[in-house]
Amino acid sequence: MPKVTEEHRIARRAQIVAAARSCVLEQGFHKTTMADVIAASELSAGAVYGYFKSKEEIVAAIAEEALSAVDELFEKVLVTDGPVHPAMVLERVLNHIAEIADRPGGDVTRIGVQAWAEALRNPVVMEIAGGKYRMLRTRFTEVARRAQSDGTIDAGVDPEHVAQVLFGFVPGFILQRLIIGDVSPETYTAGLRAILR
Amino acid sequence: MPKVTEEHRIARRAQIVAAARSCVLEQGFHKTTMADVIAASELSAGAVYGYFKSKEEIVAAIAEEALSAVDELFEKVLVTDGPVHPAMVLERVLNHIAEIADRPGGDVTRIGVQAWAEALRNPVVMEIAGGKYRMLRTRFTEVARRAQSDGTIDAGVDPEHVAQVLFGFVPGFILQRLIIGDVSPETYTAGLRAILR
Amino acid sequence: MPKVTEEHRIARRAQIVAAARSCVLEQGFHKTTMADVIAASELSAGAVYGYFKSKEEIVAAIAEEALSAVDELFEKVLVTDGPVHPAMVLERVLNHIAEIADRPGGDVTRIGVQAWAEALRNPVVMEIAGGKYRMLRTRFTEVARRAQSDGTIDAGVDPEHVAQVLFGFVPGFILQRLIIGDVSPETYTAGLRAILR
Amino acid sequence: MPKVTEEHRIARRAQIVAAARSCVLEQGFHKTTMADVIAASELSAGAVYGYFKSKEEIVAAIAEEALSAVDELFEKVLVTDGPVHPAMVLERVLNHIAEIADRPGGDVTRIGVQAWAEALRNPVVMEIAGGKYRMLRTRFTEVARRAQSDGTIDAGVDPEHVAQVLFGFVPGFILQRLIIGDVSPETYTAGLRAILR
DNA sequence: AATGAATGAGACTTCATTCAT
DNA sequence: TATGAATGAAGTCTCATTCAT
Repeated sequence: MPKVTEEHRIARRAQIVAAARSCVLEQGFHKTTMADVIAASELSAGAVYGYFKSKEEIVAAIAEEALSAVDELFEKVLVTDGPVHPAMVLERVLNHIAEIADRPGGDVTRIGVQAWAEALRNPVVMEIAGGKYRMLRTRFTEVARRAQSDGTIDAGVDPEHVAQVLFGFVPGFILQRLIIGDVSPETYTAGLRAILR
Repeated sequence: MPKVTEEHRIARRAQIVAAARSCVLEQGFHKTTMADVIAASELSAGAVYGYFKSKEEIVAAIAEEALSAVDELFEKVLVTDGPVHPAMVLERVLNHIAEIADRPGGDVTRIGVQAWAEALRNPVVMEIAGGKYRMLRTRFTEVARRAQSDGTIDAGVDPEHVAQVLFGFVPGFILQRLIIGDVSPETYTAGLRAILR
Repeated sequence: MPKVTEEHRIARRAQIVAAARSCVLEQGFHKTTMADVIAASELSAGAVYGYFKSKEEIVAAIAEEALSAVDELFEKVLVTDGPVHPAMVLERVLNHIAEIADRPGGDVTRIGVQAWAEALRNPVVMEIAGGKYRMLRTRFTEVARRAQSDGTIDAGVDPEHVAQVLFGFVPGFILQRLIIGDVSPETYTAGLRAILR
Repeated sequence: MPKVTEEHRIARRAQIVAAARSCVLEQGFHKTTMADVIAASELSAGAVYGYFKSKEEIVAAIAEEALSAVDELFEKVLVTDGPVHPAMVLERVLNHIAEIADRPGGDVTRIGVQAWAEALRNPVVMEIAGGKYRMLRTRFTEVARRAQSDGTIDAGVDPEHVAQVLFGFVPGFILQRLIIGDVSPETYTAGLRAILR
């Protein structure tokens, strides 16, 4: 079946990444074997290696995909112009995270946590994670600036530092949700309202 | 001489865990081989297996050790009686994290992040992480209650929910420090002061 | 149009063999993959398999081509009638070998050495090599007979045995040229003149 | 079974090389698989890899062993002081080659031919082959000098060039013996006597 | 108790060949 | 006839663990 369209190639890659993702969700990056991925993808070993040069490349693709979930925060959540109260932004962010975590295909935040660990020993993944997170934090810097300009928060603080804290709520929420299990956007938002200005 | 022998056992275990920790810091849990650990520990394979039944047991020991770093937060940081402002508590917490991360023997927060990922697929590590973090969060609940009782924060919110948010600053700080690399207790504290009540 | 088609087939086979030869020159028969040959030939896998049933067939074709280089020795070098001094024959032979080794398309003697090794485990190649070399040696037997009949060499020795030695100069020259690298028709001929009757 | 003597290690390496050699004799370097070697050695995969880092290292060891067969020519055949007629030296050399080829353990000359081919694409083997053959040829240079000094051969020729020709008899003999199959030290020596001065 | 050579299942990857289009 | 994606057996090598000494 030669002369395959570009869409076909993209679909096959997606099929392999989806298979690998489901393995990684259960077993993590390192306990997932290529045999697992090959079986889950319902392709042959050779076919999989026709689309990815190595397991490492598949790992990077999964990590990138999972870390790219934050891109939606850009596009859908942090775009509003005009004055925005940080508490409202965070509420939307947490709701969005909870929503994508429940999407079919598996909880992408679990892959995200794997990617954090992988980044510490895999420069390719570190690059991806660093890039994505720096971009997301830039958006929070913007939020901080607006909140400073409309007087919601102290204008004398470097908005970068404010963004660090705002961004920091995201892993805090994700991790507790996965490891302690009792947080929800509602409980977290309640706590935030008690604490934030 | 059972006492001496028991001390000997403990010393040997510590020696093996220290060796394994240094491997895991560089390579992560899964890329670290028993041969690496054996070489770093300067013991024989047989000796190592005399103290640990399996690699999994060593992994659990390292994870426990790293996650137990939060115990110090209990003992040294969150013990003050009387009214305590959450911002001050968090400042002390972040300073403490930065301090233990710089101790000789390697950045324990890196092991912590590995342990988060490992917990997602290893019930033993999940148990350890869940236990440690639930205990730490209980302390934050106490802080929240005190802050509510002295009027610093809204008394109408469940202190558990406040504790979720307070606890959440910890992974937020750790992760940014390792992946983005530009946070410090000072910058984070500045951001906190701008945002917290 | 069967004539054209047949020419086409021959041209395509030559194209494939040329591509394969260039791969084998660099990597040897076994490290050369069909993918290498297919890429070098600028044809598709299916096309290559339309002209050769298997890699083994291509290997045999390359070996035959390389071993057939000795055919030229027949046609051009060992044809002279009348008395011929063995030293002169050998000089012409060595010059011819050095000349064909420098032809564009790659040193055919390198393929020859590969073919020697391949012959030891591949009956098809052994058959080709044995056939070619037996035929060449027959020509040397003829040279020996003539040299005996004109008194240049001892007539009491089996000319077959003389031919063994004369033929033996060829691999001796080829191998030293490739592995030690300092022989040339001139140096070798000088040595021959010192030694031969 | 720890704390093994150095002799034990040497014996194990020899056991593996012997196993590999017998595989290579039948199948050549490249068709021989590590599974073949492991089975023939009656060791486990891990044990074999404890003694050799890779298949390539085993190939090099076998090639070195086979090419080292020429060392015996040094020690036993080419050592005689005083005047030596080249024809007599060659006779001894050919007899020696025929003798070692018939030793139990397999015809070492077959491995030698494999090594020639391997040398053309494997720098490690090329190094070994080049080194051994240069050393052997040096000995033939010595023979040539002596033959020149006692007037057996023309003193006006560079003894290096004479040595090229003398050395060249060796691969000529080996190759015909393996590929045509009808040469023996006796027939070859007869041919030599007819031809040499 | 300690040693470290040995085990062997299983990991990742390659590659000659086929066949639907 | 040509294409080239797909196949899957088979290759090399690793590594957690054991056990004779």
